[in-house]
Amino acid sequence: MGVTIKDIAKSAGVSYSTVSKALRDSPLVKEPTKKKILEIANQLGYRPNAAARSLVSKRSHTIGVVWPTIERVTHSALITGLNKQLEKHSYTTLISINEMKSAIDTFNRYQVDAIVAFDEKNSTSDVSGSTVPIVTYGIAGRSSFPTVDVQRKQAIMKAVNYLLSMGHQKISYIGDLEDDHLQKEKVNGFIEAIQKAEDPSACPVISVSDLEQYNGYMAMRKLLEHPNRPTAIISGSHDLSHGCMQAIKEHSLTVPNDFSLISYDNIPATEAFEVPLSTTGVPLEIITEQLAAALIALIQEEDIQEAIYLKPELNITPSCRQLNEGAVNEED
Amino acid sequence: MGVTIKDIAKSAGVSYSTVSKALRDSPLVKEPTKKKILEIANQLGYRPNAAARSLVSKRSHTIGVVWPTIERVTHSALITGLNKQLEKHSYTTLISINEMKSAIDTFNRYQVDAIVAFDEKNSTSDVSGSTVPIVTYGIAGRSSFPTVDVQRKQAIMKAVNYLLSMGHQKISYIGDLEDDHLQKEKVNGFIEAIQKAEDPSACPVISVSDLEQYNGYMAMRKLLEHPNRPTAIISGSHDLSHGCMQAIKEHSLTVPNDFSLISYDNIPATEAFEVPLSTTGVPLEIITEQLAAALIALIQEEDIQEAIYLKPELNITPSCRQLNEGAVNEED
DNA sequence: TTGTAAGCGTTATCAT
DNA sequence: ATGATAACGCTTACAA
Repeated sequence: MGVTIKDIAKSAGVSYSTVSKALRDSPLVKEPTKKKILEIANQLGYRPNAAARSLVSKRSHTIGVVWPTIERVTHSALITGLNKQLEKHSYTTLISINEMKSAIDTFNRYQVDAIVAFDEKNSTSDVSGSTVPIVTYGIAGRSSFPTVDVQRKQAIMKAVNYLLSMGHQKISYIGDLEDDHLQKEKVNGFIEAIQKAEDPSACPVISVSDLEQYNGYMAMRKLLEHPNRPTAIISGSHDLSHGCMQAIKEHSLTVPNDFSLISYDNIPATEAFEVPLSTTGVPLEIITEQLAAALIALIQEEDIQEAIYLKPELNITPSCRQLNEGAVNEED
Repeated sequence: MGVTIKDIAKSAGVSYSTVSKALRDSPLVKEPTKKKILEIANQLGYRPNAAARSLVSKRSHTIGVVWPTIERVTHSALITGLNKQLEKHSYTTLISINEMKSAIDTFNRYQVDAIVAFDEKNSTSDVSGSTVPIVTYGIAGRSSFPTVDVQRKQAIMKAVNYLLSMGHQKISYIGDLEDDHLQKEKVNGFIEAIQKAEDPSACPVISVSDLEQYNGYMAMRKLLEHPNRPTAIISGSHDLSHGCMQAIKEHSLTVPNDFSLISYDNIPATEAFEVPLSTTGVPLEIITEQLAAALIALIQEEDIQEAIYLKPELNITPSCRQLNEGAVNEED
C-alpha cells in the first residue's frame, strides 16, 4: 500500500508527529527539518490518506455535486465553473450521476463537507436526513434546502422589455419544453412581459422537444416561414440560439438586420459567434461564485438564507438593433 | 455529527462490535439481536462512515472516473452504463472533471479501489505513480495502463465491407474531426476498406467540426448537393447520424430507399429512430461490462492484459438495403 | 453468541 | 523544537 507518515518519519529519523506537522507547514517545526521531511515525502511519493485525515479532522475538504442525468452545454459549463471556483477555495469536487437519493447517501458516507444538487423534476423532494448540508440550484421554494435561484422569469422579462423599448412589437420566444419547470419559468416570464406589446397574439411561443442546437434550427425555420415574421427572437438556451443563427444565415438573412436576437444563458461561449450574442441571465461566473460562497458559508455553519436570488443581467451586443417604425415592411 | 455504531450499541444494550457484525450481516450474531440492531440503526438514521471503514478495510468499494471535458451523448451513455454495471457489483462511482493528473491524485488520496480514465489527447501520458490501479478507455498502446479498446477501425471496416457486399459502390463517411485520434482511427478504417470499391475516389470523407447532430445535418446536406450522390453513408457517431436522417427526411428522401445508413456507436438510443438505425461498434453494454470486469479484476490484483480488445458488431436493421445494379440512376 | 482490544493513518494535545 | 499519546469510527482476530 501507500507511503504513510510513519515511513517518512523512519526515513527522516524523526517522530511521525513531527512529520505530520512539517507536512502541514506548521511553524512548530524548524526550517531545515521541515525541508528535509518534505524532500523525503516527495521522493517517496507520499500522498495523504484522505480517509484518515477526514476521520480525525471531521472535514474532507470535498464538495459533492449531484449531476442531473440530462446533458446540456450549460450544465457542463456550470459544473466546470463551479469546479474551478471551489478549487480556488482549495476544495475538491466530486460528482455523482446516481439518482439524487442515493447520490446524497454516498456523499454522506463519504462525509463530504457540502452537497450541491441540481433541482430537476422535483427530485429533491424525497431527500431525508442528510447530515451534510445541501444547496440546490433551481427555483426557490421548491425544495426544503437553501436554493440559489437565477430568476429565470425576470431574465426573460428583461429581454422582452428591452426589445419592446427598441421598438420591436413582433417578438417570438423559442424554447418551451414540456415537463420542465425551469423552462416553464422562462416561458411564463415571456408571456407576462409580452402583454405590454401592441398585439401579444402576434408573439408566438415556439415549443421544442429539446434544448439543443438542432431544435433551435428547426424552430427558427418555422418562424422564417411564418406569414407574419417576428422582428426579434428570444431563445431559451445557448444551443437553441446557435441553431437559430444557423437557420437565419442559411436564408441569407442576418442578425441584427433582419432579426434582433437575445439568448438566455449568460455564458462566455456566446462571445464566440460571428455576431456576438446578446444574452440575458445571470453570468455564469456569478452563479458559480455564489454557489461556491453559499457552500462555504454552509460549511462554516453560518446561517444562510433559504433563497439566494441572483440578479439576471441583460448583456446587449450588436445582435440587437433599434427598429425604426415602419421600416420593417419596407425591407421585406 | 452523525450516528455511530457506538450510539447504536448503547441504544441496543450490546457492545459495538456486535453492532458492527450485525450491520455487516455476519452469521455470528443471533437473528433477533441482528434484527433489533438493524431496526435501531434505521431509526437513528445511521450511515456508515466511509472514511473509517476504508481506513481499516483498505477498500473503499468506490471507483473513480476521470471524465473528459468534452461532452457527448455517447460519453454520457457510457458513464451511465458503467455506473449501473458497477452498482451491480456494489461499487460506487465517483466522477472528477479535473485535469487527468489532479483527478488521479484526488482519487489516490481518497483511496478509491480503481480508476477509469478516458484517453483523450494523450492526457494519460504524464500520469505517474498512482498507487491505485488505472484502466484507460481508448486505443491500445497509447498509454502505459491496461486499455479497453473497442477497435474503432475494424468497426468501420466492417460497415464498409457490408455495404460493398450489398452492392453499394458510392459510400461516404461523415465524421472526420481534426486532432482527435479516436476519430482518425475510424477514418483510417474507412479509407483502408474503401480501397476495395470500384472507384474509391467517388467515396468522400466528410469533415465535421464537431460530432453533434447539427454537424451531421450539415454534412448530409453537403452530400445531398453532391453531383454524384452516394448510395450509402457511414457516420462516425450517433448524433451525426441523427442529423443525417433529419437532412434526408427534409429532402423528402428516405432511408433506406435513397440512402443506406450505418452509424458508429452501438447504443440503445439508435433503436428509437423512425427507421431503426444500423450500427457498428461494440454494443454499449459490452463495453461497460468489460470495463467493469477489468476494474474488478484489477482490484482483485489479478493480472490483466495490457490491451483488452472488444469485438465490434455489425447490427443491421432496415436502414440498409441491397442495391440492384443500375437501379439507382433510374430512381433519380 | 457476545464482548474485548488492537490497529488502520492522521491530527491535536500534551509532555519533554 | 520535537516526541509520545489519545482519539476519530470502524473491522476483525481473539477471549470469554
